[in-house]
Amino acid sequence: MSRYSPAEIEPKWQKAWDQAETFKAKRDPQKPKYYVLEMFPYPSGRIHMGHVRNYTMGDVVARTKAAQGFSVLHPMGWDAFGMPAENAAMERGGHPKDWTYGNIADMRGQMKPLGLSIDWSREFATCDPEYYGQQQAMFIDMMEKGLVYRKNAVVNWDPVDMTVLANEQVIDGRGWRSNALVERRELTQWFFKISDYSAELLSALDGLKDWPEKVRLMQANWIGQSRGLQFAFATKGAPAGFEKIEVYTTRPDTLMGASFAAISPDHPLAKTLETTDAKIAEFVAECRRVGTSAEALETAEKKGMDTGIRVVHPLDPAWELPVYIANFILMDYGTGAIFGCPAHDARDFEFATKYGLAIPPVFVAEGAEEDALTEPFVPMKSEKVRYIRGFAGEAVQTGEAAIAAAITHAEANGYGKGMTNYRLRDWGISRQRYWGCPIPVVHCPECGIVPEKKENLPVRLPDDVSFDQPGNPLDRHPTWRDTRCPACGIHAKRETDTMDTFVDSSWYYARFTSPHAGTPTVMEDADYWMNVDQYIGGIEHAILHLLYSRFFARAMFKTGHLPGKAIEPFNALFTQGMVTHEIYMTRDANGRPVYHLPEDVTEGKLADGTAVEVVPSAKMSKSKKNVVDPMNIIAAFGADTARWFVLSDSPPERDVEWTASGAEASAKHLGRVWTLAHRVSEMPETHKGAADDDLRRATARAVADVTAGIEGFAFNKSIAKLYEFTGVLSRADASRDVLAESLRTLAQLMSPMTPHLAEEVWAMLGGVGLVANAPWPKPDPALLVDDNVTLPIQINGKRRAEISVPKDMPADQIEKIALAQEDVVKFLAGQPVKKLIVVPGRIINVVV
RNA sequence: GCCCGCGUGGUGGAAUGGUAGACACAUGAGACUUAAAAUCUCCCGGCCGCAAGGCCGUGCCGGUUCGAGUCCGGCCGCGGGCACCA
Repeated sequence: MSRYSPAEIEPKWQKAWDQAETFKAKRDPQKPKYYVLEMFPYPSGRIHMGHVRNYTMGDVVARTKAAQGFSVLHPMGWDAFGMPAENAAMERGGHPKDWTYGNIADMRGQMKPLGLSIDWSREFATCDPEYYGQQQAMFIDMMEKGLVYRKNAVVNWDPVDMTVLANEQVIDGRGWRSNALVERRELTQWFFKISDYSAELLSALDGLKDWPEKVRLMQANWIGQSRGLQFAFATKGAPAGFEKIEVYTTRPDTLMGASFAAISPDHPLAKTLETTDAKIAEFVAECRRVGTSAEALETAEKKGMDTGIRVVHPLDPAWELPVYIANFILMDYGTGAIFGCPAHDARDFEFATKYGLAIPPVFVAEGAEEDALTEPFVPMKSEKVRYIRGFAGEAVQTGEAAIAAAITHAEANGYGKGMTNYRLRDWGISRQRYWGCPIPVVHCPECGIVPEKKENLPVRLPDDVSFDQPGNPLDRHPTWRDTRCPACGIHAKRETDTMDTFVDSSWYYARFTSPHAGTPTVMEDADYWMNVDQYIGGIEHAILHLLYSRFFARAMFKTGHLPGKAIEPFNALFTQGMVTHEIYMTRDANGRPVYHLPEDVTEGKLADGTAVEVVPSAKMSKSKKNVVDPMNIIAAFGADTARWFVLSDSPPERDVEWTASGAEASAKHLGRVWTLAHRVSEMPETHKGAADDDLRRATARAVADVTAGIEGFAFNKSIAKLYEFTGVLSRADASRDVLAESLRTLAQLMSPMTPHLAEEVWAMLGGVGLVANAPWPKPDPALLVDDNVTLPIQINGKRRAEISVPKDMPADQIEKIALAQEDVVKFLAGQPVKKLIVVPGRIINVVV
C-alpha cells in the first residue's frame, strides 16, 4: 500500500478495537470515571450528517478522556417509541415493531463504520419490553409517592395524530409532529406532578454552571415564576358555596384602580352558573370552541359576559365591582380569577374600553399630573412613579417597592397573602396511541384504579393489532383490554393510554449505568457512573427533554432509583449546531420550486445544462433535498474524513456548512498526513537533521494547543493547530527518531478526531499497542517557553516596529533597546517621550 | 410586546484589553507533465505607490484607556426563545 486507503484501514482498526474490547465500560475503583452521552437518536432508518457531527463530538471527548486515564462510559441506544412507526404501519402495512427494529438494525449498521468508541454491549431500545417494563415499575413507585395523578383536563387534542399533546408539544397552535391545528378537548388524563418541583427546578438552574446560559434562561422563562398577592373578594348575589372568589395578581399596588373582576369560563362558578343560565351556558360554550392556535388567539376579541354578581372591594366595603366571565382568563394559572385594572394593563384596558368600564389611573409618571388615559400606562416595575391612588408605601416609589408594600399591607390587615406562582403546568403524559409504553394500571369496577402487580410487569404491548382505522388499537383490542383486577380478581379493564415518549427519554441516561438489570437501576452502578459528565445534543431539546429529565431524576431519587447526587443528572451540557447545506432550486412551468440533490448539480448546473438558483444554506432536510448522505461520504472518502470535516471550520456550537470542496480538502489533508508518516517510516535509521530541538518545541506547543482546544470544546481550533503542526512536520529538518516521535504524537493528537488514521500512523512509526490505549501526551513545560520573544513597539497606539529580546530581560533594558531601535528613532524625530509602557512578553507603547 | 444572543476579508472563522484576519475554503498566478489527473509553490481586506512604505479598516455614533474586534452608553440590522400567565 503506497497511499492513504481508508477503505482498507478503517475496517481493520475497528476489528482490532472490537477484539481488544477497547471501549467496554468497566467500573474501575482505581480510576476516576467519566460519563459522556450524546442524545440518543430516533430510529428513522437513516443516519444523517447531524448525527455524525453529534456523535463525533462525543467521541472526541470520550477518546480524549480515556487517554487521560478516566474510566469512560460512552453508550448508545434508541428512542424507539413514537408516531412514525404507527404512521408507517398505516401507510405501508406491517407492524410498528418490525419497522422499528428493522430501522435500528439499519442505523446501527450505518453507525458502526464511523468508528465511534461506543460500548455497544450496553445498547437498548426504549421499545424493548425489558426497558419499558422497568419504566412501568417506576410509574407504580411514583404513584405511591404521589407523583402521578389523574384529572379531568382541558387538553390539546391533535386531530390528525388523534392524540393529546402536552403544552410543550404545541408549537404556534399546531402539533409538534403532525403540524395540525390543535383543538381543545376535555378528557381524563394521567399527569406527573412536575409542578411540585417548580421552585426547585428553577433555583437549581443556578447550580448548572456548565450548561449554556441560554438553555438555563429558556428553562427559567418556561417555569415562569411570579410573585404576587392572592386575596378573596366577598360576593353579592352569587350561588351558595361562592361567598368568596379568590383572585391572584402580580400588581397588588394597583388595587385602587380596579374596575371589574373576571373569571375563567372553566372556573367552578362559571360551571355552576351555566347550569341555570342559558345565556351564560351559550357564552361559555362559545369560549371553549375557540381553538388554541396562535392565529385564533391573536385575532380573538377580548369577550366577556356580566354575570350580574357583584364583589366588594377589599379596601372599601362600599365599593362594588361587576364580575365578568371572560374568554382570556386561564383556569390553570393562579386561581382562574382576576381583578381588572385597565389603567395599567393592556388587556384589561381593551376589555374595559369595550364594556364601558371606568379606567381610573393609580399612578402617573414622576412629575406628571393625572389625565384621562387614551392608552394603558405600563412602565417598567423598576421605574419610579407617583402614586395618586396608592395605599401602601411612599407616594413616589418604584412599582417593585409598591408591590412589596401592598403585600405587606394585605398581610398586616388580613385580607390577602403574598404568593409565588409558576407558569409551569403538570406534565400530561397520556397518549391515545399504540406504540408507546403502556400505563400499568387497571380500572376495576370495585376497587377503582389499581396499579398492576410488579411481578406481572412488563405489561406488554399485544402484537396482534391492526392500523386500518384511526384511533388507538389498544382501545379496540379484543382480549388485551379485558383483564382481571390485580387487587380483587374480578373482571376489569386495562388502561389503554400509553405514555408520552418523552417519558422514555427522561431516564435512559440512568439505565445505561446498568442496562440489563432486573430493576430500573442498580444503586452501585448508578452511584459509580452518575452523573453524566458531558451531555451533548441539539438546542431544540432545551426545554422539553432537559426539563423532563431534571424532574425525572428527582422522582427517581424520591422513589429510591437514583442517589441524591444525581438529581441534576447532567453536569455539563453542550448544544451543538446543525449541519447545513446550500439548496439548489429550479422552477416548474407553474413557477413552483423544484429542488435538486447536491450530487445532481455541478458548477451551478444540472446534467442537462439548466442553471440552478442557489438558496442560502439551511438545515439539511429531505423536502429541500439539500442532504448529503453520510454513507456516500464514507464510501467516497472514509469515516475519518467525514469526522474531520464536521469538526473543522466552525465552532461546535454553531452551524457548519457542508461543502463538497471542504470534504475533499479534508480527505486531501488526511492523505498528506499518511504520506508524511509513510515517508518517515521509510527513512534510514541514521537520517539526521539540523533542527531537532525546533521540532521538539513545535511538538510540545501542538500538544498544549490541541489539548486546550479539545478541553474547551473548540474542536475547530484544535484542528487548525493540527493543520499547522502537520505543516511544520512536513518541512522539518530533523532526525528520523525525532520525526517519528513527533509523528506518533501527531497520531495521538489526531486520534480523537480521526481514530483509524491515527492507529495506522502510530503503527507505521513503531507505536506500542493501540493508540486508543496510549496515555495522552503531556508537553514538557521547558519546551513551551521560548528563550526569545518578539515585542511589537507601538507609538501612540500604532504599531511601528518590533524587537526581539530574551524572554526574561528586565523592563528598563527593554525600554533602552526599544528607544534606540532605528524605526522608533525615525518616528519620534526627537519628540520628547511622555510615557513609556512596557508589558513584559507582550508589547511596548511609546506615547509622545 | 417581553427576554436573550450575534454583527470581523469573496466564504467558514482566529484573536487572556496588547502585532486584527491564525487555520481552512473559493478565486488567481506558477512549477512538474507531451497532455490531463494527482501533487507542490506563491498571492489573496480596501486605497495610494515601481518599490520602500503610507493611509483607512472588525454594522453605525459616542465614551473609558497609553492601547478597544474585545469594556461602557446609544442607534441600526439579523437570529432565537416566550407570548391572553393576571
